[in-house]
Amino acid sequence: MPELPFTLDQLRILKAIAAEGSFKKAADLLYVTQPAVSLQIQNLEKQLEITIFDRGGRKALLTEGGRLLLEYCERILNQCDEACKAIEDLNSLKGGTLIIGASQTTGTYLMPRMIGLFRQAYPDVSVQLKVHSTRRTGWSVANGQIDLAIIGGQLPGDLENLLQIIPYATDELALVLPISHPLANKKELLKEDLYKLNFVTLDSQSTTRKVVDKLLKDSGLEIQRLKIEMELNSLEAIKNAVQAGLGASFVPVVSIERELAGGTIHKAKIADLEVKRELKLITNPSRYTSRASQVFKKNILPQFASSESPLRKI
Amino acid sequence: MPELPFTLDQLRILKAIAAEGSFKKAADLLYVTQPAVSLQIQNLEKQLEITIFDRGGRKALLTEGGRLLLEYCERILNQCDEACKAIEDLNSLKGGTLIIGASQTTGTYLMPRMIGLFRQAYPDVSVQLKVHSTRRTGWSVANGQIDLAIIGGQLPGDLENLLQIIPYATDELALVLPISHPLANKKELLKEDLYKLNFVTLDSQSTTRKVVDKLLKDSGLEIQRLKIEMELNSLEAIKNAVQAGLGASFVPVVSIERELAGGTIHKAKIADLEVKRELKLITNPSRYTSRASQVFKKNILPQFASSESPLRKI
DNA sequence: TAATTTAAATAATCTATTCTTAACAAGAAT
DNA sequence: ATTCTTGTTAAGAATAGATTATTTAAATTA
Repeated sequence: MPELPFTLDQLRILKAIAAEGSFKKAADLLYVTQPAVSLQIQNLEKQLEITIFDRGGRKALLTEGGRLLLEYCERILNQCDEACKAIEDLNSLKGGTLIIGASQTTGTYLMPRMIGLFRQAYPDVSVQLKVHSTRRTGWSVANGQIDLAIIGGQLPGDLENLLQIIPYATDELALVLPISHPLANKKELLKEDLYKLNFVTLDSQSTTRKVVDKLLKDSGLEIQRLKIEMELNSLEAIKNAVQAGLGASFVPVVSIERELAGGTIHKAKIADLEVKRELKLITNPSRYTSRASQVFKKNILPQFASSESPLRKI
Repeated sequence: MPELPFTLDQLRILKAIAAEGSFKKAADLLYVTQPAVSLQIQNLEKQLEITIFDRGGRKALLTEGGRLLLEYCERILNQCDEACKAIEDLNSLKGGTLIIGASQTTGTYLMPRMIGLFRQAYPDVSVQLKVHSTRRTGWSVANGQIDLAIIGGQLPGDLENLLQIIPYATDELALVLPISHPLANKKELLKEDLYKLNFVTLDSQSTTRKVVDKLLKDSGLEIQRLKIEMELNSLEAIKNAVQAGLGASFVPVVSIERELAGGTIHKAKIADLEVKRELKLITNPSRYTSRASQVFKKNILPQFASSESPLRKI
């Protein structure tokens, strides 16, 4: 190894002697014997080819070269201390960044609450929320751009082997109707009733839309017979459309808590149909897991997990 | 020794891996084996309780903590490099300061030329000239505020033992007369003639004045019989007074080179009297001698030293 | 999928630093 | 003078760090 002309220990000794004005006192300060101090300074002087201290006199005094070196020495040691503190802060979550991925729905209705909880506990960790498609989120977790993510859709096959996928919660997709709708009075609907409705849906690229279509088809419905009034690209827009009486829709229950409480929208029950999907937590097991990520997974996520999730069973 | 959490070598390794993206390449770069690199990074990670690199993948990638540490690492190593460069500059006289002491006369007439010569050779060394009394100059050399000095007077006894005193040059104190003065025509004067003159002298605290008085007294003259027209506090003022015909004076020959060349002042020869003093180089042998000081003593001073000075006999 | 290649981790040994103790030298204080 | 303090020197001991050789794991290739 091409040698450095000094070590941090030598700098520490230099600083101590300069501060104390004595080799002996510096040695006591650093809990070493005095010859050790002498030797290190001698090595330093040999390496740098300068005299650092004027011994002899009552006090060990710095020479010009010594003063010059001391200046750098203090700067270097300060930087070292700062580095230590920064790392400690990171370890104790007094710093650092947590990057979370989510789908549109989870990102809009679930994550804000979770992140709020986390930031309350660790206000010094900055959190970034990245809302993308399931596929893109998956890739981001795979290559480390995202620490962890909650997704509702299906991952591409190759990613499924690469990532750790943990069932997290059940997201019920509720059929909502305008409160004025005739069918809103019925206690329970049947699948058949869906053919009588006009639907307002997310556009067909959306994960949620695809999931709903698949679930309906799997339950035996002929989805091409469902009448689609219009396709919108945000859940909020859909909720507004439904409330305005323009049609019905399947939307995640988490997204309509306020509307249900306020009675501005009707959630219908279908006797012979349950439309729900599994939300999954995905992480990358082959990558370093930051402390912030660990804590989020251990302390925050379980509070919102369904009782069947492994996250609750620890 | 209360341990530091890392060493400069570890930081250098960290930087190399980060730059190369590989433990192996970093090892090659630093001319060590790969296990040495692995071990050092493992120690570093253990000490700091963080993971620094994501191994496993094609490349060794920094974690968040690693990136944080790397930032400090680069700053620290840069400071180290700068320190080395500054020390090297000092050693090669591309920096640093030389502090020279001198009496009024030497400081005015001799030092400017010497310092000029020195600065020509080493333009990056800054030179300070401190003109003080012999006594004060002596003390400054003793306590290290001045690297070396040329003095013409007598040092206090205690300093004579403490300092190294090297005969340096002979400073002739010439009797100067106005060119219009009657005695200026005489080829040679005698001591007796001095009683016929009106003198313009330095005031009595001045070293040069004291030296002249002592030398005259030692040669058998009754100095209280010498007529003193006025006392001034600078040689330049005295020279002007002499040139203006106000009287005669003993002044260092070095101070009247220009006037003699221009024929504006007359230098008299006294057959039975030589007024001269020894200029001495003083240094502090118990103190660190800077490179600049060494070089000044070895290369510059001899050019102006008298042939008897030890400085010329090396 | 198996085989080959490459990189990093691990283990055992050895070397080189860098401590410590002890003896010594030089100044300062008493 | 002698006593105390402080720094240097020298020799032995402890430790850290490097090396070689081997193993493990991932990635490329056939």
